[in-house]
Amino acid sequence: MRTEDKTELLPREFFDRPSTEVAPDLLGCVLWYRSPAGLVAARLVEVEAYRGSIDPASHAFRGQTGRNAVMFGPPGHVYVYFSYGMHYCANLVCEQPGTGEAVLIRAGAVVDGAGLARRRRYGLPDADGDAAAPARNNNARQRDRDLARGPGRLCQALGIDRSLDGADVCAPGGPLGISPPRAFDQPDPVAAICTGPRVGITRAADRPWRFWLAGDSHVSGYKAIKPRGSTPKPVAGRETEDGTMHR
DNA sequence: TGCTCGATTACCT
DNA sequence: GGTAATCGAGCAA
Repeated sequence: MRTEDKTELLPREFFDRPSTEVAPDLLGCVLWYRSPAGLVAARLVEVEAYRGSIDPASHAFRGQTGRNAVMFGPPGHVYVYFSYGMHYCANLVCEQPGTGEAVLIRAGAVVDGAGLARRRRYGLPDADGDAAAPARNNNARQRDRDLARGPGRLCQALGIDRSLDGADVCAPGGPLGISPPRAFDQPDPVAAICTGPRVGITRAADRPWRFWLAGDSHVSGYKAIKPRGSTPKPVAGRETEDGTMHR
């Protein structure tokens, strides 16, 4: 029996809420993608809510375009965009069509298909343990922690790219899905959810719409945005000393 | 049409 | 801790 056949999916109603409500509820859930190469699944440990037309940091803030059209569609679909010329980032669309709300998947812990994920991320042979290459395994523990630590890394580990833009995670039998923690025998995350400012944005950077599992080593580190170019502006309150995690 | 910058990451010092 | 890589979206002219 294939994994998605036996795996319970989150219902579409789950996503038919404001992204700030959906985001913390996604922690501990398992996002999985079965590509032709195989299945990789990751337990979500860090997410960010983007509130569409009322959120200056959201891609949807300026209205619908060709790139972000999926964000304005029905909930339960995936919006995938290309970032910094080299990374893909995945969002789950929330709320009613037209609102542009979404939750960015920032980090996860690979719970299934780790061999394939390692191959995608590091080009390593598909062998758990890989005893024939001790030199490569010196940092194996950190490497496994970093498999899906960060939005670009998570997409790379799962094999998610723009071809999946618009995919429905609520459709039974589809290649992409998201399941409640119990479907993958994952621990209940309810007791330890933290919130703080979102990562790497310049607008609305103060809104505490980032959610993560406290103490989880797979959470990506917080980085305040840095000015680009050769003429950095004088620093004036860009940093956040707000108790977010520093690892 | 051309320019700027970004919901990032890996690598170098 | 600093920065290069890399390219598409969005904006200005």
